[in-house]
Amino acid sequence: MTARGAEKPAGRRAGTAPQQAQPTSRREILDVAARCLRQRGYRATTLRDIAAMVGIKAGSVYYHFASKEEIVAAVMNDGVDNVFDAVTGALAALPAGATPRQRLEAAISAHLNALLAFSDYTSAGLKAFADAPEAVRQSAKPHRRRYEAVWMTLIEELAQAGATPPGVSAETLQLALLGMMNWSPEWYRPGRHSIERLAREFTSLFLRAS
Amino acid sequence: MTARGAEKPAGRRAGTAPQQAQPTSRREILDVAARCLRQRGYRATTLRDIAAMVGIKAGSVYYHFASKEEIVAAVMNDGVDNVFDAVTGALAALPAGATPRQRLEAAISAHLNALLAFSDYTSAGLKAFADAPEAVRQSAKPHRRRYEAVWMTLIEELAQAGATPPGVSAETLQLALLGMMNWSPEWYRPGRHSIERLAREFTSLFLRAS
DNA sequence: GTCTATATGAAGATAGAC
DNA sequence: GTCTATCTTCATATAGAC
Repeated sequence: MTARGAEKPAGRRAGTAPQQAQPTSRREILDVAARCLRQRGYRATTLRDIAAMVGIKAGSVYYHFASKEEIVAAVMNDGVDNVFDAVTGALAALPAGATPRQRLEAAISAHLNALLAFSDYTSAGLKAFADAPEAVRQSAKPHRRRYEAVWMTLIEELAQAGATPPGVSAETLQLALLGMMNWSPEWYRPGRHSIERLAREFTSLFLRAS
Repeated sequence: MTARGAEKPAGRRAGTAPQQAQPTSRREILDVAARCLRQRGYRATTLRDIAAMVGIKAGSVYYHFASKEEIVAAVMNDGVDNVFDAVTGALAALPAGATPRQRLEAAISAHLNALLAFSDYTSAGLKAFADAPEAVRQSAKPHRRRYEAVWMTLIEELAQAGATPPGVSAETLQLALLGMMNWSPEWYRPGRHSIERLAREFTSLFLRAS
């Protein structure tokens, strides 16, 4: 899995020079598309916009991709794989004897960071999914299922350790937790909220007093 | 505040008769627009679609409304006022000595019912808000603030009664709770989930063992 | 690889007849 | 109140020159 993220394309254009000479890469187009999709959603993101931001004309995009749907599907799927890597990586990096609280907080923190700070791809995928054509949504399904399984496994592990609140099913726990996090782009403001603090507080909600 | 909801327009067209004779009302157009906006979002909802579903031609819509934005703003604002009425009504209907759990569960239940079952307006407003033009979003602000204040008040009341989990600020509590609920249209399926059960389980997450 | 030019099809909105 | 007809704009996508 290669690098995917919110980083700007390599500094090909020196300073403010508006013209370019180097050829455009697929990744460069995807980076710009992810940023657009995140900000504006599926319908409001146009190939003209993307092309202009990359420094080429709209027609030239079709040298790299067969359709808008192909671009959106690539962004969405990279986005899900992105959080998947972030969350599984964070869990794997914990010491063997980590507490339920440490594991849940690490996973929540990784998810929030991908969504709110690191990856235009991840937030673009969330925002564009509902409006994307059926074919795009279908192609995203396996990626999403794989990611959801990570959370289901984690929650069941916590439940078996007796760490989750009583009277709430694992399924509801998962839906509530992901919903709480996935809605956060609607209200999160970088200067106003601290991701680490949010992760800590969100974690408290899903563990019985510990 | 007049009736607003997901009810189909009055049975003007007998049975399956495709044609109509009676004049179209503003409310009828808004009902159809709300349904469209809920299903397809702002950009994918066209005046042509709305007109066709109401039984008139696209141009005729402009007899009733000055623009698409005016329609969307009306739907969104009615939608917020809708949940506001539902939640404040549910709280007011409780007996004086209701417990924190009863009050929170009543509010959550009212919100979920508006969002998932009763009101196309409410869910349309949530779905279309992010993509709507700035002018529409601005007009929604006072309605949204008034509604959010209801939750802030309720949560602070619960916090003072010592019913909320320790170590989580009232602001985070509110953002987490509304996010959890507002994301539910993404996964809720009428046959598969029970709104009353969800309300009960969601409530448990936000109250310390009681 | 990128360009220009263009085909094709909507969309929102308006004018004026009925 | 609703229609038809149309203006204008902007979208995805294609063809072929450079």
